[in-house]
Amino acid sequence: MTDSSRPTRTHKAPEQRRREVLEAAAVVFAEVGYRCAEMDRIAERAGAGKGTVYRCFASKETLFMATVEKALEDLTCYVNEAVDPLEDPLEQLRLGIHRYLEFFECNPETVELFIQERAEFPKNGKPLYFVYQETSGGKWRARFEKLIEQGRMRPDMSPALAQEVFSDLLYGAVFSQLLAGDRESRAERADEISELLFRGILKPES
Amino acid sequence: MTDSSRPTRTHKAPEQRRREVLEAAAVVFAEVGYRCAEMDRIAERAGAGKGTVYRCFASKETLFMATVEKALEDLTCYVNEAVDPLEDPLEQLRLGIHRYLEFFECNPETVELFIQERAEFPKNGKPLYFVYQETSGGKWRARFEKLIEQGRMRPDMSPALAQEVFSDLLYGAVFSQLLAGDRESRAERADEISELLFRGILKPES
DNA sequence: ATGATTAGACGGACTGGTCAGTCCATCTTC
DNA sequence: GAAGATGGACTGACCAGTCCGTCTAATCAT
Repeated sequence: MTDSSRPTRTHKAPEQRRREVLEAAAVVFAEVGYRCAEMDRIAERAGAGKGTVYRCFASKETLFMATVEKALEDLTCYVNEAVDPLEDPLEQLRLGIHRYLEFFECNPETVELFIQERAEFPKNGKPLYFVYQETSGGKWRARFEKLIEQGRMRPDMSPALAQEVFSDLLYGAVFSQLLAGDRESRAERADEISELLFRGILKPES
Repeated sequence: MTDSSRPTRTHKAPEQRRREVLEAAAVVFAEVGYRCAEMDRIAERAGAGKGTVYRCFASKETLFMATVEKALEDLTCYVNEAVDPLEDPLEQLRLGIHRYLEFFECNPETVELFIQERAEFPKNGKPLYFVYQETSGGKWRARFEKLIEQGRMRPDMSPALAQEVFSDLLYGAVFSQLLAGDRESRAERADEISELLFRGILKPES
């Protein structure tokens, strides 16, 4: 028996173990997808045994959902911490778009997790992404309404529809960018995208 | 042995068999996802034995990709047959949006197939949806360029970006509608969505 | 028209490999 | 020395793909 054959065991604080496993899981799930992600591999990457992983998370599914939830918290936080302090709703929209696109460009593996969630658990009801979206939906809706009150937005335009179009576009953009693979950065063109949504593609009526 | 225990065997034309298997596969794949779709179940639904299924398609993956390709052909056809005859590029855009949304509303299982494709075969390179999109991309780009030539579209707006925004939005809308589950029909509001993209949400500059 | 013959279509029992989750001997830490 | 954390060998379920005995139907001989 050489030293190398004796793995070093260490007792760690439960929260730290949990964090390490979660981190390893996020990487492996994003890399090879839910099905092909072997618990052995996650354990190995986390520097732990399989038994340890199962003491932190009851099942593969539980572990996976925890990684998705973590990613959503990070996203929400990244957008809100920049947007909430602003006053002007139009600027909030513009920056919100920018931040959202930027987040996914910095964390492309997050998109992978969202795809995996829906693909593997269609029976779980609404994917967590949409649960979170619903939570913050009201706040965004209010911003559109404020624009109308201020007389800056066309009153014939429904705030609800506008909000949906904005969020659909962002969702689609993020997926397209990752999946189509060969497109240029959307985040860098966030302002042009905002401009399109604010003013449209056509010349103002003559 | 009663009659019911003796399954009726019939020799069918290879193309018909293929079609029947493909149809059964589309249903089962969309219903339970790629992984959980058992070849036995697809065979049963197609009214055939597993051996027969494997004579039509070399592997589960081959069969699955064939169902995705079929769905994409149907989509492309549904949009183009309505749009191509039109002359006015703006009307082409408007109707294209409508048709696209309508197709997915009538065939929601198609979305499921696209999700599954990407989730299960991230290593296959670009998902077929984006391969198809690239094929028809040029045609749409040309329509935006024509709008500029005609002096109807803002010349500072890049046709390439406009095209991407349109397709990202549609992609996102279709996914959101299916996955969020509780939203009203997007297809019915296609004209409002077009209006938003054409004119923007803001009042024309005073 | 009718029966004999046979290529090859057909179905489904079976096999082999793959992992999620369990379990316990071992090691750490107090 | 005891409590309980740890890791990894092991088990049982699952299912894609194979393989072969059975059955269909087309062809041909009469």
